[in-house]
Amino acid sequence: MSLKIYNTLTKKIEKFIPINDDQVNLYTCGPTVYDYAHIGNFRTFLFEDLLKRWLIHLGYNVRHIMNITDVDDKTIQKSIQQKKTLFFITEKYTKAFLRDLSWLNILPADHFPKATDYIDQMIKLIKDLIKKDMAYIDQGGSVYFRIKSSPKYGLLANLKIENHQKSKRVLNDEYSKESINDFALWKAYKEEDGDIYWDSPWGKGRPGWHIECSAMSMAELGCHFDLHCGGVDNIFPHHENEIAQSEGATGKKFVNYWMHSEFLLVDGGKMSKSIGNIFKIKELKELNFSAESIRYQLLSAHYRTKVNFSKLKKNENDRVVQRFLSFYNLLKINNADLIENTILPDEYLKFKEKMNNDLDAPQALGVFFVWMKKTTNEIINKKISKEKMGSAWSFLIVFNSVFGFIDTEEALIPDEISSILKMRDKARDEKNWLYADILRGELLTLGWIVEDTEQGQRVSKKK
RNA sequence: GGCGUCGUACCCAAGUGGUUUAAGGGACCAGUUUGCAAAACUGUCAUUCGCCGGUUCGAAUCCGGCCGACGCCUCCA
Repeated sequence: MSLKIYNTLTKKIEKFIPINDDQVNLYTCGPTVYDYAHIGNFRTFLFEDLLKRWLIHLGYNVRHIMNITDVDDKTIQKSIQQKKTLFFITEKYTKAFLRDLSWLNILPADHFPKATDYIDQMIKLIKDLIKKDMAYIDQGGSVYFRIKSSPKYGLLANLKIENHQKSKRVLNDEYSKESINDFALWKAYKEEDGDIYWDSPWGKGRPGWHIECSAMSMAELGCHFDLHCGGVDNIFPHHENEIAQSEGATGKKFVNYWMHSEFLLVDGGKMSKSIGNIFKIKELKELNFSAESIRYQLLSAHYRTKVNFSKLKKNENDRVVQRFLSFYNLLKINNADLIENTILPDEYLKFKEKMNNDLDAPQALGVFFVWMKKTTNEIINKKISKEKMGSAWSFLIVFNSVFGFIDTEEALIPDEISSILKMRDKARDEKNWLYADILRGELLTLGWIVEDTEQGQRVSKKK
């Protein structure tokens, strides 16, 4: 019972076999730091998080690299527009990105290399490609990759370059390239670039976007590694070009498995600035979305299907997250966490089977819901053994280590709140229901929800 | 023009030709519980899978056609 994943390269579900035993080298395309990342970006990052967490659960030792693209057309444009240095812009958005990742409870990569720290490696790669006649320098000092030299080009994206529709933009771009499909490895300095340039054997300029990922991934993970992920829109041209230039330069196979997550739609359509449906984490926080609720909404669909994000789904997701939390609390109240039992219930095997089948989260969640309901029933009817209680706790912990739907951190109760709680407890003892209800209302206006349980009052922060 | 995806209940969403007379979640409604709530639990909720044909003993699943939605085809996760 081992992990099987869909490989974009072969278009098949394949058994996942790492190059070195239990070591998995994973590269995920990170953000271009010219703006705050939006919910669509995070769909991909959450998929990658689920993959990584599942690999870790299976016992693999995962080395995860996520790059930060801190020099490209958009970052330069932004820095000129805002009259700030490139570094100022990229630092600002890199920090914001890392904050958002952490808020969403996405496990951080082992390393977040910045493109500008790997210019030497990029130059080296380009030199190798020129030496092999797979790249050429134009009159302006830009370097292009010669697609003709890469017979396998188009395999990942399943595209034949002869069939490319010639868009206006492409034609405009076609200044001194041998073929319109050739892509830039190095872009010669232009007036507009201001003081943003690096020296190279071909004159000053800056790297193309695709070579950045090749250089960083190979520098950190070696020329040949296990997994490379991104969104479907990265398949072409970005990943196709990475393969061409990396395999061209090294003469070796670049990556064994390519995985891509589908797009996120917002209210049934593509995100676009004109519709104004691009949500940033900050805005979602203002709408009172919790990280768990967003995780559930984006992870409960299979990663290779389009998932629809909607503000209207918030209540539904909050409710599900609440159910998980209630179950967690139910087990805790029954001291399940104190029972030493690491044996997992039979349902775990089914859950594992589903997850091992190309991360079939919807099916796995179905299994979990059925088990959760059954177990809750057994607990409230007191028909559960101590061993089973312990194994329920173990399964729940495994589940949460993979999905992260339960916020296990107890909110700190301020003194003001706990003194109201004490008063309410007294009122309830005296059966002064009117006063108890007034206090409950008061707590709610202060943002705390109080519930009366068999074990007494339980407060939680309103989300 | 080329390549590809999808259409399953009020909504979301699994379904890998026969242990599926279609998982799971949400909403609704009814009930249990509760001082009242909340939460939780129980029950109800698609004879049917966009439409029409075909293959098969058997199709949501395979094939063909049609209708509808969508993605990629040079820098957007």
